[in-house]
Amino acid sequence: MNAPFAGTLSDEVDLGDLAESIGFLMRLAQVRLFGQFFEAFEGTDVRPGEMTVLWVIDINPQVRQGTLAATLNIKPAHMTKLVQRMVRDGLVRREVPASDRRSVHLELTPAGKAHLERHRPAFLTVHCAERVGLSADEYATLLTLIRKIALIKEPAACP
Amino acid sequence: MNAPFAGTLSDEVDLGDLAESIGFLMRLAQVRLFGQFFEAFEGTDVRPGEMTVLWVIDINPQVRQGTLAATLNIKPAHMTKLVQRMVRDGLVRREVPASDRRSVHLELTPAGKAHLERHRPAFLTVHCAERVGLSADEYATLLTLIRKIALIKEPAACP
DNA sequence: GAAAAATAGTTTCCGTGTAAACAATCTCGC
DNA sequence: GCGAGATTGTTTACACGGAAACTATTTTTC
Repeated sequence: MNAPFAGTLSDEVDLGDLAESIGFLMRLAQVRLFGQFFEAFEGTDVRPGEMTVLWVIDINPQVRQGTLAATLNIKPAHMTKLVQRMVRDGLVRREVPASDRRSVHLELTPAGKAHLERHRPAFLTVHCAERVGLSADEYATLLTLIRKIALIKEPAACP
Repeated sequence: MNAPFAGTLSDEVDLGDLAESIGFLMRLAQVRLFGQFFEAFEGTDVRPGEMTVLWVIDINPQVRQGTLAATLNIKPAHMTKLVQRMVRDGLVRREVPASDRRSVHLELTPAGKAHLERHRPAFLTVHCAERVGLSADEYATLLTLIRKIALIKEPAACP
């Protein structure tokens, strides 16, 4: 399957201050976590974005589509496609409330709930501490710090 | 410019254990850092991937294109396009060595060096501690932890 | 030394995500 | 009421990045 592969590149490359750049390291780390995700869910049709959407709809039934998009930092245009596919696959039900016929409320179908439950354990353990190469303490610290960057509102400027 | 905007979504959404998921938080954090980057370089044609490539070629003249791709975790197909554009823009020079006419070595043109120098200060300060909302200590810790995830080789499995 | 295998890059095609323009609905001032 | 403007979601047209197939070269094997 993965016969020759490019592991034979023994050329050394100096990254300089790039190895101090949060932006660069964050991209690399994310590429790696994505790789682990797809490796863990190989063979299934589970995608990271879809799982998070199902997850949040499950906890917040009747959530509005736009609210969901804003919360997960998914653009509305993309959310439309995500939801269309999940509706087509029978995982999600759309409902237009009479109170505001512009909006769309979302909820899981029984199949959607089943899908979520089936993959929940794997979803929670894909990125455990061992797998990313950190100790339990380091993992907890990292979680706290990244959460600050990910969830806090408005930052300052630098001179 | 940013007239109405969607800041009026006062609906609360519960993320549940998603707020404990490194994969999810990492994606959110990266989206935010990207946003800061494009905000800082608004009006210019500077792109994150391009800057890192120029940066590394500058430190490692004559680096092979494939080695560069492997180091930066950019797929060869994409690296081809990146390099083609940078060559078209006069920032990079390609050179096929006689010793191995399959490979391509890269180096910066004077214009490429100038471009890099012009944007280097901004590139280094886009993601400073203040701007991501962390203290200097937190920032240093985060850097160390992310570097482990980003640069270490092979991880273990989880039960 | 010619055939077979490996390696380096490129091209083609596709999936994901975005911005911009659009359609539908609601709200508010009069 | 009713018309201007705001809000919600969709459509369209495009940029970014990747997988697979392809070309050109080098290395290996006999």
